[in-house]
Amino acid sequence: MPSALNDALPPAPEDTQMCCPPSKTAEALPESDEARNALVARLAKALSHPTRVAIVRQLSRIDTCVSDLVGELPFAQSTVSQHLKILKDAGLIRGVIDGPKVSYCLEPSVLSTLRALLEEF
Amino acid sequence: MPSALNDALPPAPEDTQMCCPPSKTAEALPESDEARNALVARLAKALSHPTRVAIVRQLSRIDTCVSDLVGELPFAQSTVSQHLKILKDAGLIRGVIDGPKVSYCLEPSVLSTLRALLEEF
DNA sequence: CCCAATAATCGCTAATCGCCGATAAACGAT
DNA sequence: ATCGTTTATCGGCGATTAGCGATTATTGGG
Repeated sequence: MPSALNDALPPAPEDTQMCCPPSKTAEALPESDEARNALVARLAKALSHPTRVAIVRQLSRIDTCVSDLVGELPFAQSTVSQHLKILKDAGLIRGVIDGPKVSYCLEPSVLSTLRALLEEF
Repeated sequence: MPSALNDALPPAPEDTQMCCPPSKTAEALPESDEARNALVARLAKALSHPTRVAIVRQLSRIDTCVSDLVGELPFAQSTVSQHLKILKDAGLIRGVIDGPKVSYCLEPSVLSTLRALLEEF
């Protein structure tokens, strides 16, 4: 299957505009173990499908709109949109309207939160 | 009849409570992005349920047998055993026969693998 | 205004998940 | 050998997930 998504080259900067204001650096972790467990589970669930991991990887290289993702993934537009919604609901990514398109980008602080939580094990 | 625990049974564990021989340090990461995505998804899926995260957290503190986990979790023994099987199949934990019980412990190298993969984003 | 393009949502089906009780298998001790 | 204890697996159930096509906003341009 032609998942050219994974073969994409690094940034290739262009004149692309940043979709995301830098946002606050790190969010406070929950206090209780139960809340931390629930947060780990929520984020891990969002990353529990290879297509969503591929999307996150792509967005870690460059902000991308839905139609471009559809062109690089072997799934229908509605399916890709659903995966994006799951990632967005989990807080891992953010979408910014850019003309008729929607540009998606990572939410790096949330990924950092997940990494910090995994450091506890 | 195939006791799946037999393949995790080293020669003579003796009377120590350490369930795990050191095991190899770090496994080689897959080459392709697709394989790495699949690995992230597989490990994240294992961690996508709060009960399984709670089990991992507990095992990060001390090796624990199933009956003790059942005593600390609000689920039936069969359910806890299922969660343990999922974690074991993902490679995150290991079970070692310890008398009539089975002592479970973390597989730290696999957790390190997951952390390393998340560093790519 | 209408049109083309883009993206989100709806409705459906097949597959998987999470839970349980019941049962089977493995082990130590009597 | 026969217990009692511990753990794994089986079967079934409701709920959830992942995929799709079709439909519905929404945007920008002619």
